Amino acid sequence: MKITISDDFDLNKIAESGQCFRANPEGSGYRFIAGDREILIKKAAEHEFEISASGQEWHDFWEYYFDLGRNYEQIRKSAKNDRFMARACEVGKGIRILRQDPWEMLISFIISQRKSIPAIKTSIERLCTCFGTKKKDYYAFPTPAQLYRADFEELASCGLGYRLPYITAAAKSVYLNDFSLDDIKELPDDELLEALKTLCGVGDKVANCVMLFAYGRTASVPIDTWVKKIIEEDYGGRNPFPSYGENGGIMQQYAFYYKRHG
DNA sequence: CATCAGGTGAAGT
DNA sequence: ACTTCACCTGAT
Repeated sequence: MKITISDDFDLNKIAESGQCFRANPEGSGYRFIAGDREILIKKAAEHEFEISASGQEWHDFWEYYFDLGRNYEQIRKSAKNDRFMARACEVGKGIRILRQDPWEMLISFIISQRKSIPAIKTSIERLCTCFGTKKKDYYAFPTPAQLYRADFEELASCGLGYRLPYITAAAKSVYLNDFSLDDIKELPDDELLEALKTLCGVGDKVANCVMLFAYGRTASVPIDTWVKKIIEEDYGGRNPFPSYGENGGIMQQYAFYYKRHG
C-alpha cells in the first residue's frame, strides 16, 4: 500500500546511520528487519512511500518504530546558531532515531565493540540464522530463550570473539529475569544508564546506544570514536551535545552521520 | 599480509 | 579517580 510521510524521512540515511544493523537495500527500496518482523519500503514520490505492510501493521508497529510522532524538521532548526551542527542537520536531514527492541539493541551493541559495521552485521546475521525463528525468507532476531539455550560451539562460530561470554551472560540474566529489560524502562536516565552498565560488556558507549536507540532516551549521547573526533576537531575539546538537552542524542546522530559521510 | 574497527574491564598509577 | 593495555576476528 501507499503512505504519506510529511516530515524528514530518508531511507538510505536511516539505514546507513549505524543505529540499525538489519536494514539493507533491496530492489529500488530497503528492507528493514526488526525482531521478528520485516518491511519492504521504497520511495514513490516526494513524501510518498510504497510499503509491503498492511495499514494496520504500519499504524500499530512501524509508525512508532520510525519515530514518526516527532517533528525532526523543527528539531533541526534548534542548531541554527551552531555552524557545524547546522551543517550536520542539513546533510543528515531525513535521519530518524528508531525505536528498536531493547533486547536486540543490547546484544547488537555488545557485539559492536571494536568491530566495523560490516563485521557487526555479519555476526548478527549469523546469530539470527543459527538461533532465530525462520520466517518466510529471513530469520527473526533470536529471543533471550533461544540464545540462552544456544549450543556453545555454534554460538562460538558466530565470530563474537572475546564478546562471547558477554553474550551468554546477558542471555542468561535476561532469560532468567535476573535482569529485566522491561522493569527498567521507566527509570530516569541516570538510573537506567547505571542499570544497563551492571551487565558485563556494557560500558558507557553501549549503554547510551541502548538508551537512545531502544528506550527513546533522546538526551543520551553515545560517545564513540567519531563523536570524540567531532569534540576534538570541530569544538576544540568542548562537548556541544549537552547544550541541546532532550535533543542531544538526535544532534549526535546528525553529527555522527555528517562526520562519517559528510 | 598488516592494520584497524561505533569499547570494555582489569591492572596499574 | 584517571591512564594504559590486552582482547577475538572479520573486513580492507
